[in-house]
Amino acid sequence: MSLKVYNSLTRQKEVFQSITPGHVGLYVCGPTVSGESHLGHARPYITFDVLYRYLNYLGYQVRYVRNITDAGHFEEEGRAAEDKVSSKAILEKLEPMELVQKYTNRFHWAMLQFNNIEPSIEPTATGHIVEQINMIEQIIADGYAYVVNGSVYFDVNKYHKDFSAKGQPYGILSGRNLEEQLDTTRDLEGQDEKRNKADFALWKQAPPQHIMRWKSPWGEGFPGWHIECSAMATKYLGKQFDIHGGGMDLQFPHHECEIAQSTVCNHAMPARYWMHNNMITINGKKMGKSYNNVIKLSELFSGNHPLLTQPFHPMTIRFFILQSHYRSTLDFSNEALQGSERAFKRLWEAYQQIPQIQIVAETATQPELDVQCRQLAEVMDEYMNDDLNTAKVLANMFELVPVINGLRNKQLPLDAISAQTWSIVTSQIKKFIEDILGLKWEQEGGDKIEGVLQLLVQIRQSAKQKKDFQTSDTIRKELAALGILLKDEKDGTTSWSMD
RNA sequence: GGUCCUGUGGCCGAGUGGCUAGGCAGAGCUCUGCAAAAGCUUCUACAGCGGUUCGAAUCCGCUCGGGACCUCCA
Repeated sequence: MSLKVYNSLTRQKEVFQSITPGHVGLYVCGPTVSGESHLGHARPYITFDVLYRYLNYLGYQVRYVRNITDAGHFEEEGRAAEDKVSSKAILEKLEPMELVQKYTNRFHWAMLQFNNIEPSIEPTATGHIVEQINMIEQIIADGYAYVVNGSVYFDVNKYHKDFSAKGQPYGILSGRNLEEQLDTTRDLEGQDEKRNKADFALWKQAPPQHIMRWKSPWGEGFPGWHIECSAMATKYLGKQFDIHGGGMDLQFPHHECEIAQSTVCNHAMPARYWMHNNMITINGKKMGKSYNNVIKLSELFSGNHPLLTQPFHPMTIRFFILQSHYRSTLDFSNEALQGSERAFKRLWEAYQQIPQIQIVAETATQPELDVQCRQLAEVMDEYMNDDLNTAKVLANMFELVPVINGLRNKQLPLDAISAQTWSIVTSQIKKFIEDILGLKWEQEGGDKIEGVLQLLVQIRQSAKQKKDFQTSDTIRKELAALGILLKDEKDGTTSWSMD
């Protein structure tokens, strides 16, 4: 069975076939680094990280490009707009690159916390002004853009007319009808410069107070909203590449505009597969800046938010996200996250037990269980192939958890399943947990703490032997207060886990 | 108003025309010096009303509810 992905362009699941055998070009819309990332931002980057990991696992060599949008209408919270034009000293003024650097750093830090693999190329919009200008010039030369007062607009009507005939009308991705669009588009600033309401800016003339500006053939200004992705995707992945990903809210207008621009320049639909993740919601409503309901990642990690009763580990959030399908909305709540925290802990602790379990039986004494385990493990690949159904993969893992724990705690005989099955089960679990789903759990402390704990466990052990339960219970209780749980195992040993 | 998605048990969530999803929470039991953990068992479902079908939570229609996009947005 081969990988199938849901293609937003065709609105159906399709078998994935790369343009160049063995290679995949993947472009994912990255963050706008004018502010701190929130929980909603975590979803696409985790989703496409899993896609990237899975494609790698399938043997593809993937070039994963994820941009940083660092050009635009930036302001820092709390800083007045007058900053930009005032005669303040340079160090007192808002320096756009400083702002952008700050949030880029934070974004990278968050990605690291989530155990997301870095993209192959992470191009910035400001680093590709030249490419964007070139692209705009080409669009103008081809007659699909016009210049007004130092700004350049894309002529959507002309594009729509010409390319509908070629099977690529404007609206092909989002299923929109341009004719209907015209009346429903809201009034925006600078609307009167456009020939048509549906037209969009490729280049905007910078008003005097605009702090980010570059010289261009049309005067000083800054690139439009959509051109950076077209320019950078073309530069690093070619005129047509395999997969373009991003949040569903980018489908229109962002990706639609990208398609139009790139198609004019490159004479090809830029990406063959368009994949969109759904939104994270709070109380059923999309989490978003304009809804005023965001929970920043830093707040999630620290627990410092009115809706949170505790901090949440990045891996809890990753697990939470992977427990649902990426194309469904995912409703956030403190309670749901607590559930994920406990679930992930149980999964991880079972996973940690695997090396302690030695199975040598050639034949299983419980053949039904044996077959069941094998199937649960083997079918995980099929679930991933079915449009990345991480929820089902995890469900199967949880069906295997009682088997692992049962073997470890002697509630199941060690020969219940065969060594061969055990090997399949354990290698599948390891492969999926670590390599594909990218889950991990690092215990803090290091060697020294480990040594101290071992000593305490030994002292407690001998106290227990002398039936000095007061001492043994005190040790356990005090450690528990520090967030370290001691567990007396069936075989007489004591294990511990930290929160 | 236009386009589209969605409504699953206390909560979060998969899912397919016929077979227990799974997790968290709850209940009982086993193990245990106690505890924790673990194991076993167990309770709450498919918004409503029609229709298609031998059979539908799963397909169709209607009603009601929720949401997304149409504007920066992951």
